[in-house]
Amino acid sequence: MDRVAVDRVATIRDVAARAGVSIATVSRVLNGSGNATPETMAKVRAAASDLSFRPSTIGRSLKAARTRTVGVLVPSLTNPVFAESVAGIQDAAAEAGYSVLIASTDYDPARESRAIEGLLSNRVEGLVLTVADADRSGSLDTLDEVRLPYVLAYNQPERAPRAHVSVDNVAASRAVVERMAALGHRRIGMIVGRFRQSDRSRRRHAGWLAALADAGLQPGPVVEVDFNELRLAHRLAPLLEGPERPTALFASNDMLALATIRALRDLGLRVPDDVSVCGFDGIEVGRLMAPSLATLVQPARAMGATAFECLRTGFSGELQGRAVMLPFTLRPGESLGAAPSKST
Amino acid sequence: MDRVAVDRVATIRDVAARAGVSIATVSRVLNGSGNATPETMAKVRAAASDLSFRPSTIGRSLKAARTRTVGVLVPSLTNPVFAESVAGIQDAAAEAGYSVLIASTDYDPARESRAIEGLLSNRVEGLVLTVADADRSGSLDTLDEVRLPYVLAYNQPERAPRAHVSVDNVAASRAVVERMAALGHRRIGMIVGRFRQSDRSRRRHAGWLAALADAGLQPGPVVEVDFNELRLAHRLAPLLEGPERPTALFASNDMLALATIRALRDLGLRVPDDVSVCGFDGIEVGRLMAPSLATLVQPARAMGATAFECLRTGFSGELQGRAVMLPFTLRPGESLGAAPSKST
DNA sequence: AGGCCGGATGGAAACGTTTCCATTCTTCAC
DNA sequence: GTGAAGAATGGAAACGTTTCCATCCGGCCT
Repeated sequence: MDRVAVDRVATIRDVAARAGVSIATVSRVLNGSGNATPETMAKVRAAASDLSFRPSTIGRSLKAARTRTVGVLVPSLTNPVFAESVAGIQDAAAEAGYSVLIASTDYDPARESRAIEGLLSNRVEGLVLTVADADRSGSLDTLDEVRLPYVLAYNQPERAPRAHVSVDNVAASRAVVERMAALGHRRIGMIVGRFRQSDRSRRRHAGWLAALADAGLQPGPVVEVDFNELRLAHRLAPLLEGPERPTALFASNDMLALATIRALRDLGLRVPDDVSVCGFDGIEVGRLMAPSLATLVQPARAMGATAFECLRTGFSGELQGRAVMLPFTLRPGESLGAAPSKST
Repeated sequence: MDRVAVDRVATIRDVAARAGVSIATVSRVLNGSGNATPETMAKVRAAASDLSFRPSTIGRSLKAARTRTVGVLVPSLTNPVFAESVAGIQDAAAEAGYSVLIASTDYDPARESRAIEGLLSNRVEGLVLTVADADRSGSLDTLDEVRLPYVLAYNQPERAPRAHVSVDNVAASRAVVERMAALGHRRIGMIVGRFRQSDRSRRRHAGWLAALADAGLQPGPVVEVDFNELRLAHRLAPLLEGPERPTALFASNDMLALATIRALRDLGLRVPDDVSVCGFDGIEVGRLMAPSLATLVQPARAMGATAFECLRTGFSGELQGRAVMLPFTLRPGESLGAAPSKST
């Protein structure tokens, strides 16, 4: 950043000098703490406004040991589901007078811990974050060590008692599978993001398995893919050959669902006539495409806002491990139709 | 945020005490400035690590009058094109050891100025931002007044000499129209975001007009819509009636293009057989949908990264008003095809 | 041997706030 | 008229760093 001769920003001392009072008085007037003569108040306010004085939060933070800043850590900003939850956090934070320091990791553990270090150095008061695996995460261990409040978003730890806001991924997955079964599908496959990189993937897969069992169905094929792998045709081709191919595919998130639909089309299959597809997340663009994407909707914006609110109201300090489950809904869409009648 | 009894974080004084040296020495060792005996260095490092000491950036900032923080202001995080540029900024910033403070405005001027105030109070060293209208913006005036370096992203001011990184919107628009004309389209309409809310809209519209004139074509209908208006059928219906309806529609951004395609389908028209559609931005999901979206691709990630780099290397201080134009490309897609032969 | 140089280290100031405490002044009750 | 209460205000410390300056020391040159 350039260090050109910028006229130094006004400090509280400048205001005090101009108003002819002490800095203590300026502080009191501007913060509305303590009393002051109407004339004094007027003088101070005038001086502050003349100099367009903006109290330095860094001076303030140093004294008060409170930064009014939260950190946000997401795997990726380009996945709409994260972008939207960040938007939710941002809204809630702005509302509450908090600033938001952001970092993204690109699913890279090294970047993740560097980012955490940075946020820690910046003395954020708390963190809203989404990690790969909430049950074993070096970053979360670090946060536990330093006792910094945090709330997970999307993550749903299985064992570790960590505060989080999410949907019930297992139940949500079941809802999808039940819907598919109700539509006559008997061979239901799943496209999942790498299990190692996502506890969500695992839970959603578990729900899929459980619902299939309940319905008396054999699990269809499972394809595990990388999160930024968007060309899936060659991965899907093998399992779509022959008469026994699945009639429905459940993708563990919407980006994968879109990629899946794309791949199916590339392979000459029609959606939903030949194969139905349902996603998970409820990203907005899903409504716009053709066929529109059937998906399990998580309230992403509310997820972010709620997570921030939890942080702010401090539940994560004493109430370690509390969880908030948000409601999900199944959004119908053209990509999910009845099973082809010819197949059995 | 809760104020539970968190064991106070270690300060440089704690480290100094544990290492049996002065705080000056600790600072020097940890920053690699000044000399020190190997033993001293070892002692200090050990103490720092034992206490997991993380220097407070706020103490540091106060002293150094440098925060190593940049602010980012975007209209919306949920528009992928902004999310991606933020990702670019974030990457470049992390690389350079900068933190990123984020704010979004939802196209609301009041929120915008509040956000700017907040960033100013946080003493960001500079700002990367996208505003509604770069030629008249209260927020930018404020920044000019306080002489805070900033670089606009996406904005392309027409008169005001403000530093910015963008594509040549007019030329880009022309490229789209020329392509449409080459495909035989003669009646080309445009769907634009509110002119008041976007200088991009205006420039792209201008390019469209100019290219049509050059091609000897009459301008088709123009529909101005709100940015978060995603149900467009009722807006588009009027201009699609009769034999004189446009055979191609150019949307001033990809979200609008998707909404347009959706609306056309809802109105019973096929894309591209009846009407072709081309967007502007190059968002990633466009490749995944069916039909895949033809669009004018801006290098969003590079836009963000470049803007940050400009800021960092300080060009915006002395070189007020410098502009960087990034290259654009036309990404073909199934949504843009040849004009229907029956129409003339 | 004495003076000097330079390396290692510590003391203290400064950055911009908030806030405790002390001081001055007004006002009111007796 | 005196004392006390309370309002208005200022002085100064504290927060966690960095960095200037001073001090101390050993060793080298002459």
